[in-house]
Amino acid sequence: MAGKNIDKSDALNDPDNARAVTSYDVARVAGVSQSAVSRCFKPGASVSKKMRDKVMKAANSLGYEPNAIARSLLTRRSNLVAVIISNLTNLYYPEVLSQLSQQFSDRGIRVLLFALEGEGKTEAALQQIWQYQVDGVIAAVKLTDEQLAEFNRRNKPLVFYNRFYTSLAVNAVCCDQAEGARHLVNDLVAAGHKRFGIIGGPEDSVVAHERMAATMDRLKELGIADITSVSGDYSYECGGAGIEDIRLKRGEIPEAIICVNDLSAIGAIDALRYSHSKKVPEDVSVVGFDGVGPSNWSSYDLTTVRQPVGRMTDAAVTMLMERIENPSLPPEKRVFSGIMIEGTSAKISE
Amino acid sequence: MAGKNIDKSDALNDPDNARAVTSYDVARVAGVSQSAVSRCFKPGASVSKKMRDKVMKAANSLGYEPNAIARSLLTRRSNLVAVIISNLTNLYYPEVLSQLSQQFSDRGIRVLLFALEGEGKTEAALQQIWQYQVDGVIAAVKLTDEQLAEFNRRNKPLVFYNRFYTSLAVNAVCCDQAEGARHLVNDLVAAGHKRFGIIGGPEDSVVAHERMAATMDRLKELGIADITSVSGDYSYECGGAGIEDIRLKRGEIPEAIICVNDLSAIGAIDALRYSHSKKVPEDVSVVGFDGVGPSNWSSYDLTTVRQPVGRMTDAAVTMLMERIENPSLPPEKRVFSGIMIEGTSAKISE
DNA sequence: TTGAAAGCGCTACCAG
DNA sequence: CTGGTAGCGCTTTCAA
Repeated sequence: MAGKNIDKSDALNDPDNARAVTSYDVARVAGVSQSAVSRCFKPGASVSKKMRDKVMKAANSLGYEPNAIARSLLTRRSNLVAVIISNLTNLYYPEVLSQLSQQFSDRGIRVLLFALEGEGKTEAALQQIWQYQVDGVIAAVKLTDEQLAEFNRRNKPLVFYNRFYTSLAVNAVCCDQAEGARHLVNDLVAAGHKRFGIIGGPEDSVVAHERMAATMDRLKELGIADITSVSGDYSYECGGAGIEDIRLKRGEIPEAIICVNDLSAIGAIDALRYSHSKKVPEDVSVVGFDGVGPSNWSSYDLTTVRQPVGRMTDAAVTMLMERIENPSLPPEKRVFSGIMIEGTSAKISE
Repeated sequence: MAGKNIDKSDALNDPDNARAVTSYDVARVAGVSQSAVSRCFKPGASVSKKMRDKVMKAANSLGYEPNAIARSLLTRRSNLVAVIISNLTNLYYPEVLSQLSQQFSDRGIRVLLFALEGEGKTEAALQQIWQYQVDGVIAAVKLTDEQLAEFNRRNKPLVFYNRFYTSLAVNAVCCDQAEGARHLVNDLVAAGHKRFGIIGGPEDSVVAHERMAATMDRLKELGIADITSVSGDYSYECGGAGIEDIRLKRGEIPEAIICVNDLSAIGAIDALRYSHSKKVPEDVSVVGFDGVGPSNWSSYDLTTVRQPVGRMTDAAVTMLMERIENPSLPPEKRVFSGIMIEGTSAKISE
């Protein structure tokens, strides 16, 4: 048996099976040293033009691409970052992910995606992350103190996306949830609304809590006491369910509904129109939060607060890259204001 | 002030900072050889219980995780696959990506994401892919013959998602676009519709072409000649623009509009209702394609063909994994039928 | 069952 | 500017 490569059971008719071309192969063909080949692929190395031409010719003829895996073993830089995101079906996150991916790609960084079903699977994702030697992590999920400590122990740069830990020194990029919520409340109250319903978000979402709390606080500040709040989960369905819950709780539907995100606001509008025969905004004003694509579809034209996703992802990417270049940079939080979108789903004072 | 590191509490006495713990560190602490440590982390290796306990204890105390990068250098298996997707903001792809990610994750495989803006950036993505030694690739974008040849040369398993190359022997998982389109046309014609408008998709989308072609063919087979088709780009906006184009082309709006995807169908419905004062489906029937989330929102309740995304991604993942285990498996195509969703956006014969 | 030793493909540091 | 030489952290023979 030609002992050399029995590794792959079916390599039978494929002797040079899958063995990728290495810098040695290129060196041999080009008649130079292997280190010379390596240098030619390192930007800004000192190589003579003649050498470079020879090597590149050989490399192209062989279809050589440097093995990034092997490289990262020495350089301690994998040029890989992990992005942890909790639910991609959320309408909001695809845009975030798309932008992150693009911006990392522009900087020559690859994205290892961890799309978690629930925030429960975070621990497993983190274990993978440690094993894959990523240079840094963007987390759009909550982490436990222990998990956070692990990041510090391992000295692994981390930037939170829309997870704000008031009490902790971590890097984060957020949209100012409270400010946006206050703005929405101001407008609604200025329009003369007095009776409010609020549809909340998932128990484990910090963002949902912030929006909810700020909404409540501001309403109270403005002297509004008639508030019915129910829970939700960010989904379209929970919007309709929320309306029903509110109606059951108080026996009628209040004149203003605040939802902690656009998707549930859209669900609420549809339920009001199609299940409760209410007109929006004539009978009921509805506002959302996020500014996702469907929020400005003609059927909804939602009054909402848009998160400046592009600027936020840009900030997150920049911040992470800075931390990767220089791990001793002190933690920083960047908070962006939302952009008030005056749609027609809510009455406004004229 | 101890200027250096206020950030990392424990990096203080750690000048060579961030050097991860290796199997050698574990070996030293456990008082065993490095190879023993390696074996303990290899499932199904022959290690005595005593040894395993010792090693695991040391590993845990040090927070050791094997370096997957180093491992893959020897094993020639990175447990990394690349997923190339063209536009994530498409409503349809987030679901696909989410499922793929989950299913790969369940099999212990990590996903390297390439979210392309346009299909133009494919070449750059491929170069990265070669460098990162992924075990396989799922492509939801079109590849040139040359790029395809490159996959063969490199012996890199590839599965297309919804890109069907009739003439080529490649692995692919698709939804039967033509069948779905014919089904929709049948229903529309059975309901008595005679005048049709069609809003197409992006020039470079094979799927859009297939749907369009099948729609046209079937209409003609059924003796319908009154067809106005315009171009689109899968977006919400192009739905409205398409309606306007059709109106301009023929001077009126036909009684049935077929859109090559849900999003443009939704845009068309909104335009019909809010810009043209038409009732859907009373005045105009509209159908879409995909079965994305918003298609069953009460405002639209679209008649459409849903792609069985879960089954398709499952098939794609399985197919890719099989090819990775055994690269000599012959190419295979799996074509799934779409599921007809009878919404209320189109009149149907009773 | 265990340990020693030989690399995987590359970069980085030397001499020349 | 170029070529040799040492590893990065791991898996995998091969002997013991």
